[in-house]
Amino acid sequence: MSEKTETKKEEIIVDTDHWKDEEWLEENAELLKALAHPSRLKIIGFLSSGKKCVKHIWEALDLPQPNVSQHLSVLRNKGILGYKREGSIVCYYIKNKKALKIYKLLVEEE
Amino acid sequence: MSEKTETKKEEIIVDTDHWKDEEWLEENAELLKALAHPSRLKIIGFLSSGKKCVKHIWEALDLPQPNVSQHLSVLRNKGILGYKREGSIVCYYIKNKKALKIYKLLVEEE
DNA sequence: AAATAATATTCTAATATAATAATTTCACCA
DNA sequence: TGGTGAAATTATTATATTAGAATATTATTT
Repeated sequence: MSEKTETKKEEIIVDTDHWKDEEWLEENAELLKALAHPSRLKIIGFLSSGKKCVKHIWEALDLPQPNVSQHLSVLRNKGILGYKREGSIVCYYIKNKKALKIYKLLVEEE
Repeated sequence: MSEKTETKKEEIIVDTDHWKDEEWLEENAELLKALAHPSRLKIIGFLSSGKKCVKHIWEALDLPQPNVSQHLSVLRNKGILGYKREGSIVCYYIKNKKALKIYKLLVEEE
C-alpha cells in the first residue's frame, strides 16, 4: 500500500488505508513488538547516541551479558540493529531509521 | 525524566537519558506492546479516521466479535482507547495521542 | 417480562516469550 | 597451542499471549 494508484482519469490517489494491508500490519506489528520490551528499549536508547560495543552495552545497562546478547539478537534479526566485528569485539548500531524515529517520538512526547 | 533540572549554577539541563529511567522504559514498552499486534494496529488504523462503534469495527475489519472485543479491552485498559456508550451500542475512539502519533509515523515512514 | 441485538467476559489449549544458568564459539596473544 | 576475554548459543523453566468456543451481560423493543 501507500503506492500511487492510477484511475481511468489519470488521477493520482495516495492510498492511506494501510490498515487494510495485512502484510503491512504484520510487518509493523513485528517492528513494534521487537521494540516493546524495557531492556530492548533501553538498548535502543543507549545506541541512539551512536555505535557501541556489546560489553559497553551490558555494563552500561547493568544487565547480564547473555540476556543482552539475546535481546541484541532479536533486534538484529528484525533488521533494527546492524553490527560490525572489530577484532574480538562486536559493535552494534541502529540501522533501522523507523525504529529510531519511534524511540525519538516516545522521548519527545513526554 | 525530560523535566528541566536545575544545578547549583542555575543552568538548565534537559535530561534526554530516558533509557536510564526504568519507569519510563516500562511505561513505553507497555504502550508499544499494546500496539504490537496486527489486529490491534488494524483497529487503530480504522479508528484513526474517527470514533466508531464496535459492530462497525469488527465488520469492517472482518474479525470475530469476541476477538475484537478482547483486543479493544487491551487497548482500553492501557488508556489508548476511550469509549462511550450510546444506548445499546458502544463507540471507541483513540484517546492516547502518543499512540496515534506512533501509528501515523508508521504510515508516513513507508 | 420475554425476546433480541450488541458487547463483554470466561475458559481452555496452543504457542510464544523471558530470565537464568551452563556451555560454546571466536579472536587474539603469550 | 593453550589461555583468556568477548560474545553467542542452548537448555530449562516460568510466565504471558493468543484464538476460539461458550456463555454472560446490558439495553432496547415488543
